[in-house]
Amino acid sequence: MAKRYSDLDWLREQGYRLTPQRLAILEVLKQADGHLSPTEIFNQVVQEIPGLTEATVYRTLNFLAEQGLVLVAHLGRGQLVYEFAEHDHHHLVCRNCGEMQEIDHRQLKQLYDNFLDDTGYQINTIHATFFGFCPECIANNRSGSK
Amino acid sequence: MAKRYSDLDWLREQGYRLTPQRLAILEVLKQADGHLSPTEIFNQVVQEIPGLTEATVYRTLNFLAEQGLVLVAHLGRGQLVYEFAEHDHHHLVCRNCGEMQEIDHRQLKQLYDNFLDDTGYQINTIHATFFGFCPECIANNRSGSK
DNA sequence: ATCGTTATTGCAACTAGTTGCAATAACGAT
DNA sequence: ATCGTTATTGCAACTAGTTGCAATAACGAT
Repeated sequence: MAKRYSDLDWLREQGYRLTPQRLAILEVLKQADGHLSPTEIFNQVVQEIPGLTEATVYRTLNFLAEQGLVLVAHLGRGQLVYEFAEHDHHHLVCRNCGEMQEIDHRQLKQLYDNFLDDTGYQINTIHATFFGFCPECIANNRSGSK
Repeated sequence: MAKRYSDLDWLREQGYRLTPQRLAILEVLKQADGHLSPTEIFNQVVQEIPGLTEATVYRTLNFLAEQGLVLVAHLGRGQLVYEFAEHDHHHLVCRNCGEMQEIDHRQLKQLYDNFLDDTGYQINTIHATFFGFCPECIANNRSGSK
């Protein structure tokens, strides 16, 4: 049976190159347990690759996101954050307290299927952020104190 | 019966102030038929309000988005764009050709209800962008020319 | 109509992110 | 192991977006 290519082999096959910069950035994201901002990533990776520039970090993050190895999220407050694309999931962010909760990809699967039926579009991103109010903030608000 | 407040009256009641800057920015977004970038907005509004600064535009857009009068979208390519919150809708963007399609809010309604059941979160944003491949690009790719 | 409170603005200095271009270095072919 | 092609990097100059602070001006109260 044919050997299953790793993402990295696949990239090389597409003509992209596996530079130390790219590998190191990906590694940092893999180790991290949550989202990292470009600056946080730069600060970590520059320790291993002293010549690294921020331009390269931004370019690499865009590249990795386009290739699907990394997920981008816009968790309010403007800035984008990045995360290793380990398992498909999304975020629910409370507009009030900032509390965040992960939601499983399967909950969106159904929706994607609907899109496919209705429009012919085949969705493959995989990382959405929804804003709303968490149960606690709803409760506090409803009690109407003051 | 009680008079129904407009969004603007409501803002004033919250202690926010209706400055000419805010009104003009909102007006430009209302007139525009699609998404505008902060810079596009600035260029239009500065004509009416010569002293206007870009800082004010960014602050106002954040403010209007938080208040729900304006929708923010992240249509790939990093930059955020803004749009008057006229009707709830979302976007489907083709990763390949950039083609864009609106999808009605009601398609997501069901999903929001599920979130509420499962997590207690009450979703209220209302503007998501999904990335995938449009029917045409899927067809072209599948034909395997080349 | 005037006044006081204080949210909002403009300013200026900053941080975040992008881009064109020449130099570098992956990587397939020899 | 060496070479050539060309994707990627670093550099530097840029554009985009943010923030603290003093001055301004909305707006409710008189």
